[in-house]
Amino acid sequence: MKEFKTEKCPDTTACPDAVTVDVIGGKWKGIILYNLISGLKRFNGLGRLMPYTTKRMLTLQLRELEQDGIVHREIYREIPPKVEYPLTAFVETLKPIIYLMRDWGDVYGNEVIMKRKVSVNM
Amino acid sequence: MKEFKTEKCPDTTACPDAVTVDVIGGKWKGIILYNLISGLKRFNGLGRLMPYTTKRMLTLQLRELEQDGIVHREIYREIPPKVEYPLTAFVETLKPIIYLMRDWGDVYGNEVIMKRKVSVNM
DNA sequence: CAGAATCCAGGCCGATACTG
DNA sequence: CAGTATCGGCCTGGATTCTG
Repeated sequence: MKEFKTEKCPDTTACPDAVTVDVIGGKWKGIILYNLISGLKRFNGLGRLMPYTTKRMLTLQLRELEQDGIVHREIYREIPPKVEYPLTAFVETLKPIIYLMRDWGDVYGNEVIMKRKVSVNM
Repeated sequence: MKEFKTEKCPDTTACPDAVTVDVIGGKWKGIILYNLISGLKRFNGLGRLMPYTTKRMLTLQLRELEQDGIVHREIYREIPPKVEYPLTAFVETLKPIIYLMRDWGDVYGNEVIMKRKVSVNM
């Protein structure tokens, strides 16, 4: 059994799944990955697909994904500036998980949200 | 394409994977599920497996999992009290994801953590 | 266009103490 | 044993402004 210690998960047992959550579980990472998988985007194009996200958060989350080697930041030195965020080969290792999560959300997402609304009203 | 709006993800497009993150992506939920899958536990027994978690957080996270229908809270009216947290049938729908996440963490977790350490020192 | 910088409120979460 | 209650720090993340 491997052991991991991340900032958010210093427990020494049973952490591998927590590491994965840490990589794809950020506040906007799911949606970012979903949109980038559906096609190459640049910064503002991605932002337009996520109207509730601020540029600030988009930047922060993209930098984390970049740091983890999941997206690449391709800077074109032009005016006006142009920055694209192609996915790396590494993201292929995550796609099975992302797709399963998307499918699960499709099937059970509303059910979970309903359960939460019910217990709020009690 | 279904649309979801959760508290944490009010964007109306491409949210199903974010819903899933919301269900299993809490700070300690990965480890909790991992430990509960490996066998029925009671409250303090679970806590002993996660020495960095406080009872407070354990309670909060377990209650969320309970609300989402993933774990059941079985209270035995005894003295001293005894509370067990068996998994529900619903967790079976999540197991493929959890297992994939665990496997991914086993294989790539250290790699990601290394990448982060490197860029911290720059 | 693609950010960076700053400010600031809210809430997340740890520590501690208490309870049936 | 299995929690609850309370307090407080700090960090996340939103709003706004500024820049090359």
